[in-house]
Amino acid sequence: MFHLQEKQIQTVVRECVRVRYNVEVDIAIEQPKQSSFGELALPVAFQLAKSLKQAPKKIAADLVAAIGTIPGVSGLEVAGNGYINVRLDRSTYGYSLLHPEPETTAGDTGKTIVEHTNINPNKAAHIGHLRNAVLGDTFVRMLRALGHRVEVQNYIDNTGVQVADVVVGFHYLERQTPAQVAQLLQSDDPDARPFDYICWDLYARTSQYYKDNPEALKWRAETLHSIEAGHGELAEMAHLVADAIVNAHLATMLRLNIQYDVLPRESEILHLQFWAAAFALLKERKAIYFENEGKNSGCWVMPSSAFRGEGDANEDSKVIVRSNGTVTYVGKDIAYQLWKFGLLGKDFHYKPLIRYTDGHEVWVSIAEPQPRPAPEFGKAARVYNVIDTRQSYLQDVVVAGLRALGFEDQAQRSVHFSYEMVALSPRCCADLGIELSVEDARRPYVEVSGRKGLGVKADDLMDKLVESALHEVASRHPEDNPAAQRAVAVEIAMGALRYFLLKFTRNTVIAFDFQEALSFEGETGPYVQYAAVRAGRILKKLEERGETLPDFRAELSPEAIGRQLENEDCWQVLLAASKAGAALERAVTAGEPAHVARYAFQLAQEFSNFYQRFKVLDEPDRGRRTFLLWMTEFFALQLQRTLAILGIAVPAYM
RNA sequence: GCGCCCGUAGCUCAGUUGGAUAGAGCGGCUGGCUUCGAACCAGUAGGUCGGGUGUUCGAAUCACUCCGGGCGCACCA
Repeated sequence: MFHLQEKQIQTVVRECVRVRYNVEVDIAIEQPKQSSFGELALPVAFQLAKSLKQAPKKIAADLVAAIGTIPGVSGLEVAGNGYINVRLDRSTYGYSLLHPEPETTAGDTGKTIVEHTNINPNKAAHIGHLRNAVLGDTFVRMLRALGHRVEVQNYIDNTGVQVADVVVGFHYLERQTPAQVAQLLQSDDPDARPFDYICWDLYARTSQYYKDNPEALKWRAETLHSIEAGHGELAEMAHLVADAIVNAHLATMLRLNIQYDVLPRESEILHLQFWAAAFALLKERKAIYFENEGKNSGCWVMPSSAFRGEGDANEDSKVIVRSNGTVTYVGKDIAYQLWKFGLLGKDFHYKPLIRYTDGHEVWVSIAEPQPRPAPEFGKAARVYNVIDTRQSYLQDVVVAGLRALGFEDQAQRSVHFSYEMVALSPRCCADLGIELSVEDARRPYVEVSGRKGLGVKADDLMDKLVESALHEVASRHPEDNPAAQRAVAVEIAMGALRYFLLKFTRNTVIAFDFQEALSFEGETGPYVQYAAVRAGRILKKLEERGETLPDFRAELSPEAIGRQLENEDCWQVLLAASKAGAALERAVTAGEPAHVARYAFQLAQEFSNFYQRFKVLDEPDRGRRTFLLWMTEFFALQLQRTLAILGIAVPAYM
């Protein structure tokens, strides 16, 4: 495929430069501005111009003469003021696509852990959480497509302040017993408000209550204490709430086809003394010290020099253990990060939590040994933490912790896979009936706030998308049965949502807008799905006409392929489709799922154009028709592959 | 105050890590359905890449600076 051809050309040119000029240089390969310039462009002459003190144009000309011929390349030409443009031999290239060599899989480089989602289990998920999960899940799919071994973790903070606040709401504000809350969970009433929605409201109410009655904060302290001690009504309620919300989140994410391998929970980090082990290590290696003076007196702190860059005037150390002896979030996160690399000398116990319909099981951490043996979790070679950019500072501290402990390698392989937040556009707030302060109304966007209950719930958005898609499907295919219509609508809706969240690069703030998110036209998931569906339709229609797919390998000779590929439009579609692997590699290197999404869109565009131009099934020339059918099949395969990486389904029809 | 991110067409965004005449989608205007179904295609208008200085063969991209916007900088998570 394309990247193999690229590599071959790089090798030949690098060798030629080495022999001729005695210089080692990385050969950059670009896409020419215009397709008429050829398929690849080498700016190598520019790179060499300075050291050789020669005009780029001359170097390029000399190189072209020196290189001679490269397998699979029909011509090299000097263009502009020193580009070397490469034209591929279309016949050879096309033929190699029809007879692909088996992919060589890279050797096992160890396990990669990707941690994502990580929603506080105290309320329904919102669109910000969706961005996290979709980015994380897509990155996982990208890595797996390249043959990496990946473990997906979703960290559950089931003992934190946020859960405590909902418990406070149930216990003190609503006067509910654990039994009553449990009953709420078992309600069979389909019209009942979902539990995670109830908690969403209650959390906002409790937060407001604190604001109006600051003395109520003692309830929170009391609840946290009870949770930590592990017994009493409040602790019972906390587990009830957290477990139920975790289930709700898993269900929400499953709608988007997002699955996990293991859910490490904060409760086990506490009970299994993970922190104690990490604390001992940090003290022993002098990564933290006991502060005797100043505002942090009585705390164990990490010196600012460990995680601040030079030139950062902020001298504040980071508190790891509070003066009352309790550990901060960062401390626990250091312990967790150590465990991920197998550096803690401790492990969780595990039990299976749920089994997805495809048979895959999610495991959850638990304090006591279990009868059923679990797969091996943790002990990774690389770790990606998918967390929004607002937590960069804390992530830096965690990595600094590893480094201070002497785990330099692991520190380098701890990647904060950061992304910008999803905010609400002013118009979106208006749609939701949210009143903004004069100050907020002037802003380009407004931050989502769980505390204020300000946000778009993930399930609401998905429901809206499904309804909208269903409306379209029903109007286009009124004859089909409702269940099938809905199944297609769901696939379209989820495709639209995933694409919408992926098309922005990671450090772009998404100002969420219903009109854009609900669009099924233009650069959207459904557009891409539509192209895949149309390709499939052609092949299916062929069968309906009583024909079978030709044996392409038997019928298409290199000469025949070369002849057909003289057509520029055909060549461009085939070329674009053959770049799926190259696009994926580039996207993984850049750590940018958006690149895969954009590639899928470009490919779909190429095909839509092709579809309009060539009536494949009506093509009278037999040889040409066979060729067009092959192109259709090849395109369909590559797009399916790419959509699978994006987690987007190809519907049966549209 | 310090640190990080952003500023590209009316709007929302890309821009392969410094390369050729800066690209998409939406919106605007023109055309195209006799079912491989138009959730589509073709065409068109629209740009001082926030401003300035510099680095070099070459800058939207790098450096410095100014302007404008966002987010961090807790004994909260």
